[in-house]
Amino acid sequence: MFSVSFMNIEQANSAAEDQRRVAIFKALAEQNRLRIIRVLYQTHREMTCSEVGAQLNISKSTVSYHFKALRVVGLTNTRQVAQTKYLSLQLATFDRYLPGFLATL
Amino acid sequence: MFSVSFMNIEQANSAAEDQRRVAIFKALAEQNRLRIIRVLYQTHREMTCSEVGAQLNISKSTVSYHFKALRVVGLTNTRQVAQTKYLSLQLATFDRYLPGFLATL
DNA sequence: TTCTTAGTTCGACATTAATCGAACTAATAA
DNA sequence: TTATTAGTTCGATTAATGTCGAACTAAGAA
Repeated sequence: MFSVSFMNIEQANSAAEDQRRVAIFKALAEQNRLRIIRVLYQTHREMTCSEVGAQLNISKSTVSYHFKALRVVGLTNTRQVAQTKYLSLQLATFDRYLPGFLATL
Repeated sequence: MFSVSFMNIEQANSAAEDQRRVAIFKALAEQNRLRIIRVLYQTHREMTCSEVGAQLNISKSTVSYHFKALRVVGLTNTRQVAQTKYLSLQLATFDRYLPGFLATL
């Protein structure tokens, strides 16, 4: 029966996993954050809030907001040197939830 | 200089492509739509609004809203038989923008 | 024709998200 | 010490999103 197979599938994927997927998609569903991800991937460079703010022409509070959005869902890492924070990609998260995605950028 | 490499990358990815990516992520960044995608993928079956509404326990107007959201960004196909519309995955879109994603479900 | 079934569209409402400036902390430089 | 630089947090505002029920269209059944 259809309802049976549907239930099995729902059970096989925990609600927690699903929430994680939705959170990751939400994080990527925004133009500026997507640009940040692409630059991090294509330049093989870390970035700071100041750099991003200057390039994307958005206020530093907004950049900080986007950096946090990417970090809390595990898409990026933060390395701090004094008061400067360097952002880089957390490749393990991409590999697990979006394998092959970065290469499409 | 950093700004130069950044600009080149921005140019290499058209604004249209980026908007498409954002639209696709937005479509997937919702619990019920993600469930619909998973069921379509794992059952290798088409689905109707009625079926989805019954299984996910949401109103038919909401189901219709989600079906449209998936269709307009090209994640799904619709095959109509009389007044019934059958939804299926448009695999080409996944292959191009999210290769490997479906297999993680 | 009348009734049912499958979806769509239209307000309306509540929730979330993006953005900014201002005020803040903390580290470094002058 | 004072000034500068890098980020964060806090309202506030505006825009977008998810949800529903009600009214609608269109196809088939009785």
